Amino acid sequence: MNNNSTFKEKLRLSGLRPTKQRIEICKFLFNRRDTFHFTVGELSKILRKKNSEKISLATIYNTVHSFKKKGYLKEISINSDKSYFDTNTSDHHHFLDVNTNQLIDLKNNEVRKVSIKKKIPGKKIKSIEVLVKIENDN
Amino acid sequence: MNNNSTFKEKLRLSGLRPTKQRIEICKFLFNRRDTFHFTVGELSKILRKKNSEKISLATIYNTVHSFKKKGYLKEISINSDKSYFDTNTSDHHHFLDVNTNQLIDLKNNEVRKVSIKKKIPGKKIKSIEVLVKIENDN
DNA sequence: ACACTACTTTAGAATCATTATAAAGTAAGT
DNA sequence: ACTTACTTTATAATGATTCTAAAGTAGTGT
Repeated sequence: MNNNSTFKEKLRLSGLRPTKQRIEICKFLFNRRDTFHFTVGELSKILRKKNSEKISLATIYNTVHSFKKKGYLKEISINSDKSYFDTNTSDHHHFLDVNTNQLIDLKNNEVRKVSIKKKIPGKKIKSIEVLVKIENDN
Repeated sequence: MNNNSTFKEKLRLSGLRPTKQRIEICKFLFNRRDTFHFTVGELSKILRKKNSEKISLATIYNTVHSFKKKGYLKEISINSDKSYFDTNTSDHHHFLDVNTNQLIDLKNNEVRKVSIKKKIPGKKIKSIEVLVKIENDN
């Protein structure tokens, strides 16, 4: 995803109507080179400052969930009262700095391939997520 | 931890007064061979059925947090609106069955050692948690 | 046993993220 | 333009967790 008309097209192709709210959110989330980690609350605050017209919190929740369902966002499993999302939907892992609560991407080649030796009958592996908690090195 | 007097002693040694609520909770959580995964809400319901005298929800929250702080329980990082705890405090990982929402322990020798190639200056690794999501194998 | 203090338990209120509701707005097709 | 289905929105509802502050209890010293 890159510019307004591309966003419109992408949204339409995904079966999502290209509303101005969705396009605003796309522009903010996907016009960037680096990955971006956020909670819905944070995203809402940032967009409120950035934009003249306010997008309601409910819409941001709806949109983030739609985007996740369509595969444009990934939800990150850390233990928290809030849900974290990631604009990097590729197969990758995370550092979580427990002192600052900051998330940092770990590229796939920075973690040696995790191999699982156990099998559960009738089940297949859907994803493997590695969370590396780091702390100040005193 | 094994029986009542051992629990009392352990609690005292940890700097926690051996109240009857804490001993009840110890008995339920730690008198078992297999690991047990639970949320505070679930634990509360089970104890309410099991025991004659009710333990208040606030106490169960307090106790679970104390036990976690003392290292008798581990909190599991899955993305959920609830917090999951594990009686297995050893270094190990988890399967999460996304169809049933069930957690299954993965022994350490069932996952090939995860090696992290990236370093963050001034930070050290505190823990490495692997969550393997599994689903029905249709 | 008694008294004192610090730690615990408790019910209920408060908080906070998230989801539901239902009314008003808007995109897309006819 | 008209209609329909999808969206947005403010607000209410929900549900897990934490807070509060009053009553209870363990541990210590007398």
